[in-house]
Parts: sequence; structure tokens; C-alpha cells
Amino acid sequence: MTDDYKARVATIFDVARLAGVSHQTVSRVLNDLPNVRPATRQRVEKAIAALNYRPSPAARALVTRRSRTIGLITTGGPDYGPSSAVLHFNEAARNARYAVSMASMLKSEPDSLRSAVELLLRQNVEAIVLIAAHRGALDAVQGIELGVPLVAVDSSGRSGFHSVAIDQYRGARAAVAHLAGLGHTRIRHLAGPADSMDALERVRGWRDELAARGLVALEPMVGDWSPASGFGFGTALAQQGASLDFTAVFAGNDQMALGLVHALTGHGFTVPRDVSVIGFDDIPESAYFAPPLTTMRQDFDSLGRDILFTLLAVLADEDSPGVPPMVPELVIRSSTAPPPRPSLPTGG
Amino acid sequence: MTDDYKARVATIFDVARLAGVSHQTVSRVLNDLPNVRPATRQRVEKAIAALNYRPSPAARALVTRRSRTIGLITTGGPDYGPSSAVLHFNEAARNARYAVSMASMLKSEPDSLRSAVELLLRQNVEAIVLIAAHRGALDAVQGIELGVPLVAVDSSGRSGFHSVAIDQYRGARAAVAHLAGLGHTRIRHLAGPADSMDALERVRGWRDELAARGLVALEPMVGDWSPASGFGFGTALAQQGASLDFTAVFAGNDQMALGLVHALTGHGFTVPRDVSVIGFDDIPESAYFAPPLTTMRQDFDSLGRDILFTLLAVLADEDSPGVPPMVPELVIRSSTAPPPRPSLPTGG
DNA sequence: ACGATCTGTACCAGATGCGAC
DNA sequence: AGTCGCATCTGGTACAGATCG
Repeated sequence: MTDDYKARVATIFDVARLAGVSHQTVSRVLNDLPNVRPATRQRVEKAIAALNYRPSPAARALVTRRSRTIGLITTGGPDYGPSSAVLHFNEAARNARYAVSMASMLKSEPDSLRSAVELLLRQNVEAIVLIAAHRGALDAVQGIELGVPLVAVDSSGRSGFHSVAIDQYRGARAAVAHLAGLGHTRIRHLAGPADSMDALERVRGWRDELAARGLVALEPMVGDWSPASGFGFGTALAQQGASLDFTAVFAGNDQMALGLVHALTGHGFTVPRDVSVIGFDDIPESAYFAPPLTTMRQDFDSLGRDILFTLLAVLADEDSPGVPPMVPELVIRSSTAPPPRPSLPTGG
Repeated sequence: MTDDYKARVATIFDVARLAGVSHQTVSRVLNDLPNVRPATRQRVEKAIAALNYRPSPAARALVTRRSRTIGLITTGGPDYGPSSAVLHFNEAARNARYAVSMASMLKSEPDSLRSAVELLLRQNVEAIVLIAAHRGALDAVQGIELGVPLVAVDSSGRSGFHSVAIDQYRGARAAVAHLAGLGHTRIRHLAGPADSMDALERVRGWRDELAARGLVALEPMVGDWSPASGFGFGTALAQQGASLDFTAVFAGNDQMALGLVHALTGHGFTVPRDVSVIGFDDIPESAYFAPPLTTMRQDFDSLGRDILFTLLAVLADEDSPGVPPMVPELVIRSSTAPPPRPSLPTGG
């Protein structure tokens, strides 16, 4: 008697009774199957409306083994890029009448990843989307027998999964090209962590663009995306003293660029007079840094939508050509400029 | 024959057969019910492991009418605070063996909110979590017959729903107190949008703290959380000319503080020498702004966990005392300092 | 006779193949 | 042939009854 009065929801049988048909005729109407007389369909639909009937997804999922749910796995913290992509993906999915079940994890340990996948699988998700920065995340999932398609954000394009991506490589080349075009010849790279596919692609682009121009690549510094790591390397670089062995830095993301600039200016260098800095991502804050940061804008919104688009194509079993990767766009602001006058031979 | 070989998952009957018991006994061990001989339990567990059996949530949900799923609604863009909270909430939920079905929307129009709620309800979620900045979001949901508990992040505490919050009011007072303690008497406020509950609470805190100290409150500027709006107001303020009518600004969030500082310094003012600025949130970038931003840190991680904690309590039907709101913590960096020398009467 | 242990069967709310009009 | 209904199935849980020491 405690909760017996719990809103008893109408079932397909209630609808059938009210409409004066059998329950499977109702089922036909629900699923838009043929062979239902228009008049009958009308009656059923009226009954459905009258009872405010909604089919039970549980019962439906049980028998169809399909849930109209997509599993979404994300790894990493609340960064602007992934967060945007998630939001837009989610909205697109809802518009396509898919529910999305989310499993996020701060760290991407293989074990937790695997258990997240299993959790989703157990929910009968029809597909899995993986938005993970770490290469290891893809590897960890590789081994699992999924049974459903998986779409990953994978700029390396070598995961074997269906993938969507932003062309990090071309973005990086464009960034370096911008610097080189300004006259810089000694362009360092402050890279993201080695386990990040995006970071690797950007390193590759940086290296190739330098090579294509006959410029030498100094050993890249590898940070962890955080402003703190940018600050650390900036401080280390500044210790070189008054004359630096470079005139420009291509930072792997805007946060590291921020930390870097902060360290540099803290040591008496001026950006961009003494050194130019270009970032990557174009987070909303970048335009208001001091100086406003030149950076490569990534269209995360479209990325999110593209993920769903790809997913739908895969689910529809189309031999999806795949969405071509977008190319980041150069946003020129005030942190880049021509290099300082050719430095005179460094005295003792 | 196309997909008949689709990984046939083991059912409770398969386990029963392998263990030599009835499926019902298997159900008992699954649900930790008594009256199962230890030896039998062992056999069943071995069979479960051998078949890698996992109960079907669909079947279970069908009969129990419980889905072990929580619906999560978020509104707004990919901001640091909400994103963090979502991530931590999600992880906590998974640890509590709850799935979370997400419905995010960039804008919080009543219609889309309502349809999101219905979508989740149809999925038989056991509860709904609402992480929305806009007051209107709560109002829109008020009218809906939910049938399940709803926990909202609501710093106003007047929504009628179960709520979790960070004490924006006390945070704001602490921010103003910091400024006042430094000797400032003319403290302006750059507020968040009027439809944000947090923004309103901060305005209230700012006003009350000023009043408590016998200081006058100049009309607050209301921005939209974006650095651009901060920049806009900063520019406007700077137009006042060499002598400003204030010595400190309490910004509603770090982004607006960033834009504000950028505008001020662009017009020849120095922070904190000429004007002190304090932000709110402590986003990861704040420590590397120029100058590093003094701000009020909000513990979004704990907020996310508290949401789940509260939800669990509500679901357990406890007369939840509720988690007491956390108080933001003052983080003193370099954007605040004592006010400039008492300004001499302004000449013509 | 009786409590611990286990089994049989009904049931949740739909989808679907086959047969009947 | 076009409409519609009956029976059966999905994979679990719940409750009553059977078995055994």
C-alpha cells in the first residue's frame, strides 16, 4: 500500500483495449508498419493520445536488442575542446532521437576504460563514441570485443576504428608557416604530452614544415597541456639569458602558450618583440591575453556534429566515405611579429 | 545469415544450466539474497565467470521498473565550472553503479528543456540532475509532472527541488571583504547576467558586504560571463579618463576579469597599482594571467560528487539534511593590492 | 513438523512469425 | 492481397510450492 498508487503507466494492452484492436496492431501502428487500415490506425492513435501512452524502452530494448542509445566515453579533464565537442555531439544526437549514455573519466587507465565500455555495452548501446586524447585509450579499446561500431576522434587516423578528426598536422604546418612567413628561422615547439595523438601530429607538422623550408628543428619541449608546464619551460628558456637561441615558439595549445608568455615576460622578454608565440585551439580567453594570442582555431562544434554524422552513416551501414577532416584556421592576433633584427654574433 | 553470428550473450539460463541449478537460484546469487548454500553460490559464481555473464539491464529494468540510470541535464556552453562538475558527477555515479544519460543544450529554452526532460523520463531514469545556470531553467522544469526526484544545482536554494550549491553569497562577501581589507572603499562589481542565479547571489553578497562596511555601491555593470563583455566594460570605465571613480573591481568570473584587465591595461592603467581586480572561479588559466589573478576558488569537483551524494540520499528516501553548501576560497595572487594613495582632489 | 534451500511458473511490456479471415 | 489476431519470445524478478535433512 506504500507505493501502489504510483502512476500506473498505460501499456500497449490498454491502448489495444481502448482502440478495440489487438495489442500487436498497436505495435504495428507504433512502428509504422504497413497493412493497417487508415481508419484503424486513426483509432489506435487516438487511444494512444488519450492514454498518453509511451512505449517502454526497456521492454522494447529487451526484445529488439536495440536501445536507441549511444554510449559516449570521454577521458581527460574539463578542457574547452572536448567539452565543446561533447555538447554539440549530444545536442545533435538528441535531434536524431538518440539518447546518449555518458561515461567520463578523468584519467584514461585501460582498466577503467574497459569497464566503462562494458558498462555501456551492458546497456545495449548501439554504438560507442570515444573522445579521448590519449593514444592509449584507443589501444585499450582495441582489444575488446565490442559487437557495436565505435567512432573515435582520432587525428592519427590509424586506429582501425571509424574516426572523425581535425587535421592537426595541417594545422601545425600552417602555424609554423605563419611564423616562417614572418621571417622566423629558429622556431621551437612546445609540444603536448607524448601519449596524445594530437600532440604527435602537431610535432610532425611542425617538423615537416621546418624541413620543407630548410630550417632546423631544435629538440621540442614536451609539456602536459597545462599553463603550468608552459610556464616551466618558459622559465627554463628564459634562463638562457639575454640572447635566446630561437625567435619564435609554436605552442601545442593556448594554455601552454599562456604559461610560456607569462614566464617570458616575467623575465624581461617582450612578446612579440623578442619572441613570437603562436598557440593552438583558440579558447575564448585567448583574444584577451596580454598580448592577444595568435593561434590556430579548431572548430570543435562541427567536430561534435561530425561525430554524430559519421555514426549515423555507420549505423546505416553505408560505406561511409567519412567526413573529411577539418583544417584549423589561423587567427592572427598580437603575439606574433617579425623576428628581432638579425642578432649580432653573440658576445661572451 | 548476415548477422546471426552476432556474439550471442550468455543469459541467466545458460548460467543455470552450467551450474546445474535453476535460473532462479542464479538470480538469488546475483542479488545477494539469502538462502543459498555457500557451495551452490560458488558453483554459480564460477559459471558466471566462465560464461562472462552479465545480466541484461533491459530485462531487469522491465520487471523492476527501475533503470539504475540517472538523467543529467545541462545548459550552457563548455564552461570550466559546469564541465568539471559534470565530469566528477559522472564518475561518482558510475562508481555507485548508476548509468547517466545526458541531455545537454547550449541554450536553455523552456521548450527544449521540457523535451529533454521527457526524453529522459521515457528512458525510465530514476532521477534527474539539473545543472543549469539560468533561473529560467528551474522554472521551466517546475511545471512538469516528473514522477522522479530532481536534484538541481541551485545557489538560490529557493527552487523547491532538492539542491546542492556552492555558497555564492558568502564567496562574494569574502571577495569584497578582501578588497575592503586592503583599504578599498570604492569597489565596483562586474556582474554576470541577470538570469543567472549565481550572478544574483554574488551581486547580493557584494552589496551586503559593502553595506556592512558602510561603503556605497555604485551601479553594478552586468556582463554575460564572457571575456568580451569584461573587455567592453573595462573600455567604458577607462574612458572616464585619468581618474577613475573606483579603485577596485569585483568581477563575477575570471573570464570577465580577464577582459576587464585587458581593457584597463590597454588604456594605460596598471593592475593592481591603479585598480585592483578580483575574479571568481579560479579557472586553471587564472594563475598565469598578467597579472596573476586574485580570485575565489570554487570546488567544482566536490560539487559534482555532492550532487550524487544528495541524489543517493534522496533515492534512499532519507530525510536528507542535504549537503551544506561549500564556501569558495580566497586565492590571493597579484591582481589585488592596496588602493593608490588617496587621490588628490581632481583638477580640471 | 519445520526452516533452509532450491525449483516451477507467472509476469514485466513490448516485437515478430505465422496463420486466419 | 490486405488486415488483423494468436502464440511465442526476449531475460530477468517475485512468489508460491516442493524437497530434504
